[in-house]
Parts: sequence; structure tokens; C-alpha cells
Amino acid sequence: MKWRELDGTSCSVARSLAIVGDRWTILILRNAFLRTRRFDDFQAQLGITRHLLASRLAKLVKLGVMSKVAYQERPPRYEYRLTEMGRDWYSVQLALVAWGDKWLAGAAGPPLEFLHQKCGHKFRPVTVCSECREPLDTRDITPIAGPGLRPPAAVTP
Amino acid sequence: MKWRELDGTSCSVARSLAIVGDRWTILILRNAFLRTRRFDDFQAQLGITRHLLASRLAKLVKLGVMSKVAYQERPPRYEYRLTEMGRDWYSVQLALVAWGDKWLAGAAGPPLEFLHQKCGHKFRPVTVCSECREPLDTRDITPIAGPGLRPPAAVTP
DNA sequence: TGACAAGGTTCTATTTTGGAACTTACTGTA
DNA sequence: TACAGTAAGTTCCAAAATAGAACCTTGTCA
Repeated sequence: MKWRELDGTSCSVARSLAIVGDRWTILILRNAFLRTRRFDDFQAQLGITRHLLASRLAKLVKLGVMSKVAYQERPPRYEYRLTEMGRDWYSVQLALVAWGDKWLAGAAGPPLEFLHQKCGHKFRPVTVCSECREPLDTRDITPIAGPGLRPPAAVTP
Repeated sequence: MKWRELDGTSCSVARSLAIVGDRWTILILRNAFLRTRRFDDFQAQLGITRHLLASRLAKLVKLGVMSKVAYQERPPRYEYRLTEMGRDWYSVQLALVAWGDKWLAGAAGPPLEFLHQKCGHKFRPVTVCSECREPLDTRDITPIAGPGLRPPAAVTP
């Protein structure tokens, strides 16, 4: 299977990956959350080649995850900002950070911690059920067919 | 920057990506959560080439995300199961599914829905603060240096 | 006039994938 | 005994993506 066939599958994981499924894209978003906005800043911070950066940013803009906004007219200069869709990616990033902190940080502890302004505490993100607010565990969850499911269901669930 | 340099960086996103940062790996884990365990089943369900599947499974085993267990002796046959580290990946997958469902499912609705056995309801995963249990919003969160932070902090946060 | 800046594009070499066929070690059937 | 089948890989070559560096464009500033 080629990658461009992925977003046609009937699976939200696959469809998400068709957009953000390469590592550079995820790192670009990470830095966008840390307030990076300009081409040269992304390039310097990430060490990505300019060629790939241009193509990834264009893709993110095309798909609505970021928007390209002129911040001056002469000469024309642009910056890249997260859209609402892009800001919403934050929950995935938090989950990714939590996983890395738990399993990969080792004895040194996590490289970054997070402060929740609303309550003033350092926190970990916890994924809970929208209905009962209990933390979710794999074994308590049963996937069922949704309205958008297309066959072949068993092949690409 | 080459990919093998990534896991040396002082960032949990980058370190996580060094393990699960390609699309096939994430799809392998997706199917593992749907109870796939054997080489040929992964291959048939995903349409991945056998070559890549072998290399990705080997990597997941080496890094402790999955384990390779013999399920018969003669002839020797193996299956791949999620370890605790692998099962813990589920929160990331849930976040990914939720993002895809929200932004990519379109009018048809999500392809899969999830039932929470504990409360009996269909649910969405919600990411909340471990301290105050309020849902997290990007703008309420401030990253601060953690114990595992190594310079250059500004370059690869 | 020349140096500098931001935001790209173009070029080639290297690395990674995709696709298909082949291998190994056994089992079950004719 | 020969032959087909199964699970889990490995090998090979062609096609696609990435890395690294240089170059281009439009403008400002000294």
C-alpha cells in the first residue's frame, strides 16, 4: 500500500497519519506550540532541510492545520500559525509527551514539565471518559461500528 | 539532522518519535490493539511489505513496546504482544482517533465509536489535568524546565 | 554600491520504501 | 515417498523520499 492511499481508508488513525504521519510534521507542530512562527526559525530550531520544511508547511496549510499570514507587505514576509484544527492537535502532543516522560525519560526525569495556569499546579495529562470522567484503560474499551464505517471493515478498521 | 540523532535530544516528543515516529509502526500498534498478533495477519491486514514489517516488529521488540512469544515449539511459531509500555501507548492512539474523528471524518461521522464498559456509554476521550481534573487547553499551559532538561534548551526543547 | 535578511527553489547523492520472489522448517494428505 | 500447504522471515531490484548544499528573489539599510 502506498501512503497516498491511506486517507481513503475508513480509520481515523490512518486518516490522521495521512496528514501528520511523518516525524518532521509532528516536530514542526511541537515547535509551533512553543511559539515558533517563521520559516527560518523553524529551520534553525529543527535542523530540517529548507526543502522539506517548505513542503511540510505547504501541506499543513493546504490541509487547514496551519495558516500562512503576511506580517509585513514590503518585502512580503509570512508567518505560520496554528489554526483551531492545529491547536486541537495539542491533546495528541500531550499524550505523546506523557508517554515519552513515563517510558523514555529514565532516571534524569522529564526534560520539560507543565504548569496548569487554572489551578497553579504541575500536572500530567490524564485521558478520561467524556461521560463518567474516569481514567480510561484499554481493557475497558470496546470499539463498535460508527456511522462513517465503510467496508472492508475487517481489513482496515 | 538524521533520525538516529533524535532520541538523543532532550525532548519527550522527539524521543517518542524515535520509536514510533513512522506511520507503519503506528498502524502496527493500532492493529495490535485490535488483537492482531501474528506476522502474516499483520501483513495481510496492513498491506505492508513483509520486509518492512519484520524490521518494524524487531524494533518494537528491541525497544520494549512489544514482546515476541513462541506459541508453539515445532515448528517454532511466534506471536507479538503489547507489553505494558505498548498498552500505555493507547492514550496516544485515543487522542489520535479523537482528532481524526473531529477534523477528518466529515459528514459521514466517525468510522468507529467506543464503548466504555465501566459506565456503559459511548464516549470521547478527554484530556484533563491530573491535579484539578479540568479539561486542558493549550493557552492555559506553561512549559517549564524539568529535571531531565539538557542544553541546548532553546534548540530542541 | 555592496552587504544583509527572509523565504524560498534547485540540484545531486544517499537512504528508505514498495513489490515480488525465494528460503526454511515443519505438518498433513494421497 | 512425494507433494501441497503454512508461518515467519530474507533477498533482490526499482522507485520514491530525504539530506545537504548552493542558488534565487525581493527588498532594506549603510
